[in-house]
Amino acid sequence: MNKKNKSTKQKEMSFIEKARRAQIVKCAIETIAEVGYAQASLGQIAKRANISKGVISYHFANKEELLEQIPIEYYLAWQAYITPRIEAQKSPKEKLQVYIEANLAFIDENRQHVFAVIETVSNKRTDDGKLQFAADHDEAILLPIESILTQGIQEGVFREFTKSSARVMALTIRSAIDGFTLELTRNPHLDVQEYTRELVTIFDKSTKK
Amino acid sequence: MNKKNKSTKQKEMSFIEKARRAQIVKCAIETIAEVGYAQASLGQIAKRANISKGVISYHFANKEELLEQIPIEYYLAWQAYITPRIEAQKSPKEKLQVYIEANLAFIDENRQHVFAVIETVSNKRTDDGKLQFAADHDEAILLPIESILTQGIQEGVFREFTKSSARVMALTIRSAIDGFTLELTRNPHLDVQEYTRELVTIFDKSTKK
DNA sequence: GATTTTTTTGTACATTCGTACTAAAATAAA
DNA sequence: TTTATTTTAGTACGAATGTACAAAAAAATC
Repeated sequence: MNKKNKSTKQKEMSFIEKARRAQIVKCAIETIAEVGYAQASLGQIAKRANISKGVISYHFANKEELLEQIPIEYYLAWQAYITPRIEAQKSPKEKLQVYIEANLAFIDENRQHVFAVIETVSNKRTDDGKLQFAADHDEAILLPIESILTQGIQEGVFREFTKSSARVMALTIRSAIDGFTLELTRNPHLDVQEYTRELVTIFDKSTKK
Repeated sequence: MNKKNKSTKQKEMSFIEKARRAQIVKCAIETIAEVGYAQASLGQIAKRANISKGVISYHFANKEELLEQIPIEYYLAWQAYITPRIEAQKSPKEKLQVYIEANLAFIDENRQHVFAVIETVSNKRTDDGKLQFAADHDEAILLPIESILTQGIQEGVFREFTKSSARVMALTIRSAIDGFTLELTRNPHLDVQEYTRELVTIFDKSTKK
């Protein structure tokens, strides 16, 4: 089988192969979320899946291709969840509120996957030592916030921002959501509803005129 | 030499030994900041320090003892920098502003060390897979924010908070500062002054009545 | 100046990991 | 049923790493 085709022409993947790959990715997510990026070896992942290490090598070109799936799948699911919910709102204020609510709900419902993404994105590096995903990942995730802010500024419902102060605002909202995720790892019994309510309040107050 | 004494009775450390340890820690910080936690081997660190790998083993019981110094030293320097600046302010509003300003300035002036701390704290795990530093590190760093908030609430200059909504506020302020650090890794030419001004504005608006 | 202690170098070893590879097993095709 | 293909298990190998260790070098002490 041509490994290259696997990542590019997914139509050629059989049902059983997709299932195996999905199972392996799922176990990789669980393993990374539990023991961390550095300790998540192919052996560990195979063990959790009750398969031989060789099976992973058969279905994925290498460890890198496997780990890449984690943020890729997450981002697709995240976008599918968030985008329609924002678009269902008219006013920027409501959009911002829904953005926060939807993100926290999504994170809450996909804890392991989020933890694994954080581990992967913040550790996976290219050969020259630079973080591989950090840049595009964060920019892509920042975009919807920035467009909500832009809309709100234009409509005059948000206070005035310069281009770069709007960016700080967007980064801060994003950081607050990431901070929620980290707090969730430390305190799994967190009251998510209350946290959500308070975040919405904070950023409503900090964006309004 | 009794290695245990090194970490407990520092009085017995000679000048030359303290200098060596400081040099090695400095190189460990540089290495981790540059290539990341996972790639920062003792060999890499020794190479950067132009010493043999064995020297590190001689001055530190093991890799763990070396890596521990990074957050420990950072936290001490952070506290020495931040605390007096906050205490010099009277009102909670000014304290919060100075807290943000001082943190961003300190991070800006100690970029490599901060990056290394983030790498270490978010990767170093105990044998059972749990993050080693995350808990105490974050709690300790959260304390001053929470006490500023408490004071501001009591004095009536901040809006009303429940105990847990005040905690969300504190976590969000902390997350915003961490987010600034991450943005600094991605964009080293960031306008720190402007970022600082905007963060102060955001959290002034979100805490006031 | 001789001796002891401290410090450094360099090597060796055990372990872990990703990957390659072979043979067996399972499944599909004929 | 026989043959071909796909999938799996298990092993082996090279590379990298933390640690231990022995011998040399440097510094301190007498």
